[in-house]
Amino acid sequence: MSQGRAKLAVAGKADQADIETRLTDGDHQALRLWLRMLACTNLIEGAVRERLKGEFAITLPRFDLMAQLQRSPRGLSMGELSQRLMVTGGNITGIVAALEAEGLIVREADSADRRVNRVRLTKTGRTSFERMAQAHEGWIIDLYAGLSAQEQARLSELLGRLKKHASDARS
Amino acid sequence: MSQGRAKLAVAGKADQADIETRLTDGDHQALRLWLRMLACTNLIEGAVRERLKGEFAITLPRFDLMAQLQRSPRGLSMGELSQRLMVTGGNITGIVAALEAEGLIVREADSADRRVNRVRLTKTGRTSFERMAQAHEGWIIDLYAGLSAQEQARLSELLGRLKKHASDARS
DNA sequence: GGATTATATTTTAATCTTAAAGCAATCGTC
DNA sequence: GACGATTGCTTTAAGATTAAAATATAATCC
Repeated sequence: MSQGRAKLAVAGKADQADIETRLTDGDHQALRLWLRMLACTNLIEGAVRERLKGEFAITLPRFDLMAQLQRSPRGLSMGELSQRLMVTGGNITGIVAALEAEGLIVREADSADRRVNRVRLTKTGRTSFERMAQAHEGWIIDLYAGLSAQEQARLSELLGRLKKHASDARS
Repeated sequence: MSQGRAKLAVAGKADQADIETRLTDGDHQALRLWLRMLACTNLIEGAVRERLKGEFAITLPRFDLMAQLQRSPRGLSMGELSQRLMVTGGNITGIVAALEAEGLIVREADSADRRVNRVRLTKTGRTSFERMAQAHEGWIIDLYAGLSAQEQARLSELLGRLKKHASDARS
């Protein structure tokens, strides 16, 4: 992966000095890879966040939560949302409260287990989400368009293996 | 990657229902890939954050900032830190303040431009960081050990191209 | 030189995030 | 049924993050 860290004083205009460009030759391959992966994810996530806010006045966490609900028309409990969004429970409490206040979701007690709060999209929420999701998918497709379908598949496969291993290694 | 979303009620014990398992067949390849990438990054980031906190009582953002400083012994301005960590300036202000309060870094006015705050590690900070960095690199190597060196190189290359394209696409 | 513009940083308000502690309801076992 | 453990959720405190406004300094342009 071409280290080519040009020393030229000019350095063009962009001068994109991100986390990655600061790596030392001594750094291990895995560390370099990790920093690149992080930079990549942050870049895409930032773009998505920015556009969601600009075009739909919604935050990424709220969008993500709505996405989970749309995929489960029967509704989800707070705990299921926590698992699927991979965040802690306390976090879900706040996001659900915000979305409920906006009328995009409703929260109702489970009849069988009174500890459980079941959450689902309102009609407004579903309509609203569908519009956003379409735009969102377009952005992602564009952002990934630098890789062919085959390369995307390869990337997905490598990440799948990485995820599996790291998940196991996390004890 | 086998969509195999088993409908069995048993589902084993782990039941690891993360963001990825909820994908619908209709979702586009790029969207699936993005969610997998995000899950992967969050997984590793979470592991690192947890261990930094557990073993060294430091947060990931503070560690990252110190890492940048170590790579620039001459010090960095707030703006340079902002660029390299890919976060907004206001954020840097807070993290620098915290690290300064802990005596790990110092902030001094630039003699040539009084707007500029130049930040660098203290001796304590450098010593402390070196110890943490060593452990950190070990964790990363372990977390990525599921992929061979060759696969890591391939992954890095694909991510590099993705990063390049997405970076351009972000306008 | 003085006005304007640009740059570097901080502040502010809003949101998100986590870990840990607390509360409420249920389950398991006797 | 009653006790203890577990589960589901919320609250709290600390920190991170952003965008936007504010502040201070520097550079540019007549």
